[in-house]
Amino acid sequence: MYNHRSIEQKWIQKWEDGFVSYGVGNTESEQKKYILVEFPFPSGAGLHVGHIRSYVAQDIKARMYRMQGYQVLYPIGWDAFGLPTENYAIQNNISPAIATADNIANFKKQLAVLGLSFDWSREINTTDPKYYKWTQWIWLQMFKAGLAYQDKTQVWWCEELKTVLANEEVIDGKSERGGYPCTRVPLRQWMLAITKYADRLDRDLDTVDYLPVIKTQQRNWIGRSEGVQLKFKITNSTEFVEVFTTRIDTLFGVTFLVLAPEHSLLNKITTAEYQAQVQQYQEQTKSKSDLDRQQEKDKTGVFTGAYATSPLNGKQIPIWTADYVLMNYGTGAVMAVPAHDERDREFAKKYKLEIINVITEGNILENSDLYNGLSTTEAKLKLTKELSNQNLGQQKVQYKLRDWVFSRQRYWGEPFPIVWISEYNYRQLAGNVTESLPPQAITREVDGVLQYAVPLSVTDLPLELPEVESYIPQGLGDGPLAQAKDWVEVWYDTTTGRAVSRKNPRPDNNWVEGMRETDTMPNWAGSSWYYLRYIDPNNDAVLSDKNLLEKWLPVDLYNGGMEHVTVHLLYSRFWHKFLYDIGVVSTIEPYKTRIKHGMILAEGGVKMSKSKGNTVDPIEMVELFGADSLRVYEMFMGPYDEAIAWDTKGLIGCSRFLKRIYQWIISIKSKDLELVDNIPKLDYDTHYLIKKITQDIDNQKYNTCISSLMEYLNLYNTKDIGIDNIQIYIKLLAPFAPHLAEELWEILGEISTVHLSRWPKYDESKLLQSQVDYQIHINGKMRDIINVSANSSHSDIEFKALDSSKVKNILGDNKPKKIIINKDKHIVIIIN
RNA sequence: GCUGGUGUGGUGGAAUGGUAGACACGAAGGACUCAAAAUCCUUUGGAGGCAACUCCGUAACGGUUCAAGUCCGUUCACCAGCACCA
Repeated sequence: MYNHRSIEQKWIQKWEDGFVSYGVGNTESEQKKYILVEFPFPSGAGLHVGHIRSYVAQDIKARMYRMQGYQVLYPIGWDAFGLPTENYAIQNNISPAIATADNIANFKKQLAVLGLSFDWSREINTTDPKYYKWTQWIWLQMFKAGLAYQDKTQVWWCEELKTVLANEEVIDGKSERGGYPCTRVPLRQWMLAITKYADRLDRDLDTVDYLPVIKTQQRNWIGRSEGVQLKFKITNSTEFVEVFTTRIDTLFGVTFLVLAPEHSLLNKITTAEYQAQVQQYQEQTKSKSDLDRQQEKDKTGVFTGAYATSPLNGKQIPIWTADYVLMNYGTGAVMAVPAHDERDREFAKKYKLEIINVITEGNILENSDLYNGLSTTEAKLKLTKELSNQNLGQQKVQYKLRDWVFSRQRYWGEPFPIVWISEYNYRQLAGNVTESLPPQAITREVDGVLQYAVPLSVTDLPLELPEVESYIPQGLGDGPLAQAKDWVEVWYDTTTGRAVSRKNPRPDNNWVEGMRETDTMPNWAGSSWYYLRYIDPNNDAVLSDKNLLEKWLPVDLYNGGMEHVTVHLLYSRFWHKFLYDIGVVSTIEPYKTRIKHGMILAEGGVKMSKSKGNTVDPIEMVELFGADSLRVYEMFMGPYDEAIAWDTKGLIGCSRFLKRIYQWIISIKSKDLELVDNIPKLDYDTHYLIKKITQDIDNQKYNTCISSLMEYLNLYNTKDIGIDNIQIYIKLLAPFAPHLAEELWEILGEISTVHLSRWPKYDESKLLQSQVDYQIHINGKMRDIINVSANSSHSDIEFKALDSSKVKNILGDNKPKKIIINKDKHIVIIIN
C-alpha cells in the first residue's frame, strides 16, 4: 500500500542528509535560469494554501530545468519588516524581532514538508542587520543623487495605524493593511523621486515580457499623457496662470479657467469683491476629506472676479476655482472647454458659462480663426508650434505617478542612516561627508531652528534599530524611535560621517551635536532589491558581487500576485534602474518575465479568512493526504493564473491517482521487470507525453500536465510496457510529486536521485506514425474517420474517403465540388 | 465612466479555426464484503430511436469561413484595476 507518510518522511530525511542538493553548482552548463517567487511575509497565521500554489508551480519549473542541465537559482527568504508583525508584537507585548523570529521558524517548519527545492543556503531576511545594511546603503546612494528628499505635502495618514502611507498603500481611502480609514494631512516626509524615472518605467516595459494585464496596469498607474503646457496672462496683472492640456486643438473653445482651491495664485488674483467667497470656498474644501470630495456628484466652485487673456485671440476669460481640479496633477489649473470636456460642460451648465463648439462631428476645427478646417491632429501640431514660437507654451509630458512617500512613524522598519545637525555645523562639513551630500541640502525646522540632514558614513552601517521601551506609535509626528534618547542624540563626525551616542564623551572638535532621524523606511524598501542579494547573500563588502550579478541577471521568471503590480513591482523596477545608473547592475530591468498566480479561495468562492472560519490548513492536508497529493492537487485544480475555489474532494482524487501509480510500479516490480514492449501505440504515446509535459511546464499549464499523466496511467497501468517507458514516466512525474517519484525510482533499482537525472527528450520521429487517421468533413461536419498509411498519395486518400460507406450515404448522387486535404488531419469534402 | 479580462455539463475544467465536454470531482447502477470503508467495473450535456444512428448544444444576436467555443461586430452578465488625472 502507498503510505505517503513513511515515504515522505524517509525522503525528506535522506535529502536533508545530502542525498540531493539544489545548489546552483550541479552542472557544468553555462546556461542559467533564475526563478523567483515573491518572498513571503512571515505572518503569525502560518503558511496559506495560496503560498504553496505558487511555490510548487515554480518548484516544478526549477526541477525540470535542473534535470535539463541548467544552473538553476531558486531561492527563498523573508520579507519580515512591516506593520502586521509590529501590531502583533504590541498586542502580545513582545518585541517585533522575537515575533518575527518565531513566525519565520514556524514558516520554515511548514515549508520543510512540502518537497520544495529551494536553495536554503541563500536564505535572506530583510530584518537582519546584515541585510538591511545594504538597504540603507542603497538609500544613501539615492540621498546623494538627490532622489531622496523631504517635502511637506498632503500625505495619507492612518490614525488607526498611526503612520503615513504611500499612495499605493491606500485603496478607496482605506489602508491596504487592515482596511482602516485614512485622511489627507500635510506632513513633512521623506520622499523618493520615482517620478524622475516615470518615463523609463513606462518606456522600458516594451523590453520585458510581462503578462499584458500587468503592463497595462503599470502603464495606467504611471499615467503618461502628452500635451501642452501653456500660459494665460492674467488681465491687469503681470501674473500668468499655467495650465496643462492634452487637447490644445480645443484652445479656441476655452471659455473659463479653473484653479484648484489650493492653488497659490488664487489669493493674489482674486478681486476684492470676491475675496470673501473664495476664502470661504477654500475653507470649505479643506474641511472635506478626499473621500467626500470623490463621492460628491455635484460640481461646486466660485468665481474669483479675475480674468485671463486667451493667448491667440485675446479673448477675456473668467477665472474660477473649483475642487474638481486637483492641485497635485499637472499645474493645478485647467483651461475649461465645456463643449468638448464632460466635466467642464457639467460645470459650465451649472454656472451658466459660455459653451463654444470648436470641433465638428468629423473632427475638423471650427470657430477657431486661422485654424478652421484643420483636422484635430494637424491643429494640435500647428497650435503647439505657434504657442512655442510666441513663448507661451511648450510640449509637455505629464504623469499621474506621484513621488513615493518613503517614511513611516513606526518601529519595525529600517532606520534612516541620517543625522540632523545645525546650520552652523553643516558649514563645517569636510572630506568624505561633503562628497556624499545631495545637490540640494535637505533641511527641516524644529522649534524655529533650521536643521540639515547629513548622511551616516558607510562604515557605520548597518545602523541598527535601538531597543525602545514601547513600540506603540505616538501619533502625528514622532515614531517610537524618538523615545530612544541615547540612540537619537549623537556626536556626528563632520569629516567622516560617523556617529556615536552622546552618552559617550565628545571624541574631538570635529564631532558635533546631532539627532538621528526617527522615522523608519516602509516595508517596500527591503523587497525592492532582495533578488540581488540572493545572488550573493553573504557578501559583506558589496551588496552582491559584480560578476555574479552579471551572471544571474535578469531574473528569468518572476512570479507574484496582482496586488503588487503597482507597488512592489514598480518600486523594485525603480530601484533597479537607479542601481543601473550608478553602475551596480548592468541590466536596465530586473525581471525578464513576470507572471501572476491566481488566488485560492475558500469552498464557495469567497476569500479565506480566519474570521469566517473557512481557511484550509495546508499542513493538515499534508498530514492527511501527503505533500505530493497536495502539490498535485494544487496544480491540477485549474489554470494556474486564475482564482479558484478550494475543494478537498479534488485533493482526494489526486491522492487516488498517486496511489494508483504506486500500485502500478509495485505490480511491475513483482513481475521481476520481465517486460515486453509490444504495444504499437506506446512509443508515440510516451514521446507525446514527454513533449506535452515539457511544453506545458514551460507555459505554466500545470493542470494539463497532470491530466496527461493521468491519461497515460489509465491507458497503460494494466499493460507490461517496458522499463524504459516506466523510467520516463517517473522522471516526468518527479517535479510534481518529488517524494513518490524518488521512492519509485529506488524501487526500480536506481541508486542515485531521480531529481538530478536527465530529463527525457522527445524524439520527433517517434511522433510520426506509419498509419494516420484522417477525419472526413463534409460541408464542415465530421462524418467519418479513415486510417491510411502516412505516405499515401492525395488521390489514394481521396479514393479511400469517397469509398467510405458513410460518405457514400451522405453524398448520394451529389458530386463533390471540391476536396481539400490537410496533411495527416482532414479530408474536407464540399458539396454545395 | 475608462482600461484589461472572463462567460463551456450538476461541479473544477480540456480543446494549434477541424470529433465540444479530455482529465478529475460528484451522482446513479453493479462487483467484492455479514456489513461498511477502500478498491474495481459500467453509465453520466439535452432530445429522439430497439438499434445502427439522427438532431440540438460553448451568455445572446448577427457576420466571415467548406468548417467557429476559438476570428470579427453588437449586446448582456460577471471579475479585476483605475477613477473629476485636464
